[in-house]
Amino acid sequence: MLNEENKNQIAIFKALADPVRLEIIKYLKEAKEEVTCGEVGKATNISKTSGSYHFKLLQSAGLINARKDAREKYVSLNKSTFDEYITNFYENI
Amino acid sequence: MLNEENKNQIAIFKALADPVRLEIIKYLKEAKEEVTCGEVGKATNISKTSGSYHFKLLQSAGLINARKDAREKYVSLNKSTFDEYITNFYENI
DNA sequence: CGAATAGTTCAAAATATTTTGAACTATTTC
DNA sequence: GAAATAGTTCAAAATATTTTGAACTATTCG
Repeated sequence: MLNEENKNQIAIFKALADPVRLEIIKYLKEAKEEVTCGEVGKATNISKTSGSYHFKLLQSAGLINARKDAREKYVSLNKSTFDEYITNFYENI
Repeated sequence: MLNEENKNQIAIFKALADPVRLEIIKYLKEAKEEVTCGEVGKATNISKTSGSYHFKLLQSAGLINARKDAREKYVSLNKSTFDEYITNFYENI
C-alpha cells in the first residue's frame, strides 16, 4: 500500500506526464522569471480554459508557484519540488 | 510541439504515475536482482492479467529489463533510464 | 459607465487508461 | 499424456483525464 508521500509522488508524475504541461514547464524554465498564464498560453497555443486547468493541476502538484496580481496570474517553476521529487526520486524510492 | 525524445519522456512519466507500478518499482529496487513477474505480483497483490499489463507498460517505457526463461519472465529495474530521464530531467528540459 | 482583458468555474463530451474474466500458449511435473 | 504452473491476449466494462464552450468575477481603459 502507498502512503501520503507516495500520493504526492504520483500527483507529481501525473502532472509531468502530459504534453501540454511539459510544454508549459519548458517555457517556464526558459523564461527564468515569473510570467503570466496568458503569456504561456499564447506561446504554447492552448485555450484559456485548458490553460487554467493545467496551471491549477501543476500548482496543486507543487511544481509551480503562482501569484495573482489584480487581473493577472504570475507563474514560475518551483524548483525545490523538482529537486526533491524528481531529481532525487530514484534514491528515495 | 514535442519531439521524439519528449514522447519517451512522457511515456516514462506516465509509467511512473500509477500506484501499482510504483509498488512494482519499489519491490524491484529492494530486490536488487532480477525476480519473476509472479513473485512481484504475489508480493504486491495484483492479478496475473493486471501484472502482465503493467510489466509490459514498464518495459515499453524502458524502465525495466525483462527476460523470458521458459515459463517464467524475469524482470529488474533498468537504472540507466531512471538516470537519464528522471534524475537528469530538470537539467535536460 | 461601457467595453475590453485576464482568468475561473461548471457540466458535458471526447479520450485515454486500467481492470476484469475467459480463452489461450508454452513449459514443467506426475 | 493429463494436470498444474507462468504468463499473454483480447474485448468489454469501469474509471480517470482532458477539452470544450458558455457564463461568470474582477480589473483596467477610454
